[in-house]
Amino acid sequence: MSASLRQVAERAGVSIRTVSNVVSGFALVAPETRARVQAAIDELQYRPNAAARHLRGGRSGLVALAIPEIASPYFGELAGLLVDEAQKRSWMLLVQQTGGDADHERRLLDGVRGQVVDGLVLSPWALSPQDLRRRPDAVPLVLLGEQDADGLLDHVAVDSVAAARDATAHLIAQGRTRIAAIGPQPHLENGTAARRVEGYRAALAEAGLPADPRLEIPVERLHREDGADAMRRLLEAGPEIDAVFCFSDQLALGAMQTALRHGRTIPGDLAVVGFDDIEDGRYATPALTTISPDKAAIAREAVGCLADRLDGDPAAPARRIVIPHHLIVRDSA
Amino acid sequence: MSASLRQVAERAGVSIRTVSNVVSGFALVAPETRARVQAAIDELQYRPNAAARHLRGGRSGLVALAIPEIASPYFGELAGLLVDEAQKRSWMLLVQQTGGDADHERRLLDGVRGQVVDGLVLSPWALSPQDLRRRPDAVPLVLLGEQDADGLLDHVAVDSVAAARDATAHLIAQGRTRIAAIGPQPHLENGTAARRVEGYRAALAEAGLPADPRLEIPVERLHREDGADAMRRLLEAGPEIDAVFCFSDQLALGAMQTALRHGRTIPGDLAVVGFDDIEDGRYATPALTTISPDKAAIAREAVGCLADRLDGDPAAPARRIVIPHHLIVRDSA
DNA sequence: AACGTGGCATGCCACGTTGCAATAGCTGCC
DNA sequence: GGCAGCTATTGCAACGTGGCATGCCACGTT
Repeated sequence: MSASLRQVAERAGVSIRTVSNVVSGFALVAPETRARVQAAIDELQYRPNAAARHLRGGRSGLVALAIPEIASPYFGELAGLLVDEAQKRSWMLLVQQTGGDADHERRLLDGVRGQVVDGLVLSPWALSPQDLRRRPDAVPLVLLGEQDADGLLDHVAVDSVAAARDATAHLIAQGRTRIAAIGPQPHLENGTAARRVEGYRAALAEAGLPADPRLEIPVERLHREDGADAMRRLLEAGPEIDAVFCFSDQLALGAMQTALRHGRTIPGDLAVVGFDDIEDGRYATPALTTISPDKAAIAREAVGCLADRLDGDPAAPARRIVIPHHLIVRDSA
Repeated sequence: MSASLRQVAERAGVSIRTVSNVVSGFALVAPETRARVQAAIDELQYRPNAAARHLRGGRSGLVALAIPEIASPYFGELAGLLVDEAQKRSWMLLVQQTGGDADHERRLLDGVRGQVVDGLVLSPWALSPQDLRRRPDAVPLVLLGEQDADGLLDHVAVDSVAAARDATAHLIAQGRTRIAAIGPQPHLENGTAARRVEGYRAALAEAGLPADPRLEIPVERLHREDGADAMRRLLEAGPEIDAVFCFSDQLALGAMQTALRHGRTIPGDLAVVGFDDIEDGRYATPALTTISPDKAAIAREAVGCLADRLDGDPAAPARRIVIPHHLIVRDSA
């Protein structure tokens, strides 16, 4: 067991309170006393006890990140940025995986086990807007992704409609006319996929291209495997295509592999655009053209939101923070 | 603020202690009392206070994972498995990034800030064996990767010498004779890269092939970028090669992109084998042949080690756990 | 009737910290 | 000389929980 304030106090011949004052940097401590206390602290290798501070002060110094899965490159990259951003504010990051399970997400909303954390960054997957709204007052919460909870919960996200429109418009500008979309998720309440469909259709409409439902390929999840599978279905079903917009880079990478194996050339026969700008895409062959959300900004704003609620007004009106994005043109389209 | 034992006790008309007994599942509580207490718990939505339990019991229910960077696919996949494994034992996982910085790693060794965690899983990068040995008694620690701290600290790792030999031997079996190695890190104390060099050379020697120092390409880090850069140097320096063994899949993916851009075909002109079996490699084009460490086993054993020290003998002799690996042959070699 | 036993419930304390209020010592000023 | 005003230090209480010891009661045994 590590040394406590009491032991340091005995060693330095002062009261516990004075040691506490030295540790917390309180000004009214005589330089000579401070030095003596500091010496005792160093000798005993005193370190403040986090549990006691947490109990006394109500702050644990922990923030939870709840995402479907950390192994996903997009979430991995985001988690890295969040860890750094949290560290800037002397927080540590706890990772929770929901596996995209609604019950699991609901439980997290109700409060990470025993209020261990000071705040929660949640990337919901399966939760409905009602679920999000019906929430007991617990720790501050920030949602990642666009959610239909405006006015009630803070959230941080790119404008998916605009981003999807940009991606599709780029394909159109390259002269593509038979553009598929891989990634709709009609089985989920989560609105992100729906918004990307909306942007995709809007771009087609703006260019006067017809919307063909056979070109909208739904997926169960957003893994490479799902992208590969979707491309297989698309190629086997037979509608002619010359481009595909995938709702995530992982879907795009899976789709590209399948297309290449089926003998299509990229971008010759088929142009591909992804979404997320994960590092994989940058080093894929061909390198993946993609929508790049400003992930550092997402991390910064999400942590900033929590900080504002913790240090500022916890009941301030909910904010909807829109993160900039831009199209990165590489080899695939 | 959430309800406390005291409030539940008042509500149920019993003592705090009795509520505590109900919560902790202590047997000697009359069924009728238990029911009344349970009702009060439900009404008040009582949840045990983690801070108080931590202070009282000395256990936080948290385990830290300290790795160079979570955004790295290998560590991302591993972190996901560790989160799950920790959850099985009702632990939550805290992620710390060292950025491969020796000072940062040292500080973590000295104890994650204020003993917030019950255990630490550390994947050292820059620490020397001396650093690892000189460590005050703190929370239980498990090292990932082969470290020269045998007998003093638990560690969990694949047999890198054997794995590198397997990879190289596979290339030789394919008829390759000019086999480069991308990944040595002579500037680091960390012994993993050195062991992979050793296995690589051993396989060459066993096949009677000469070891050519010009074919061993050192890298600063293990990113795709470093692999791409290494391949560039290799191709520009001119030694003839027909295969390359990369010490990580990320290096391999970067190297493959560069080789393809330089007009080499894979596996025709150049066979490539990686190490780690990250999902990227599976969906790369060509799909990457690689050494696959049993990551689930790493996670299981690492968490198991911590559990054994926490629930068993903290002073038991250090264990060296060797994780199985196998070669997965795909398209690249 | 006294005693022992076992089931059930309770009170006290300590874990290490910090907010609050109070105290002790000192200086300077009328 | 006394008092205000300041600096430096201290004691007490409380955060919510669980270990320990003990109290209380009913019932069965001697």
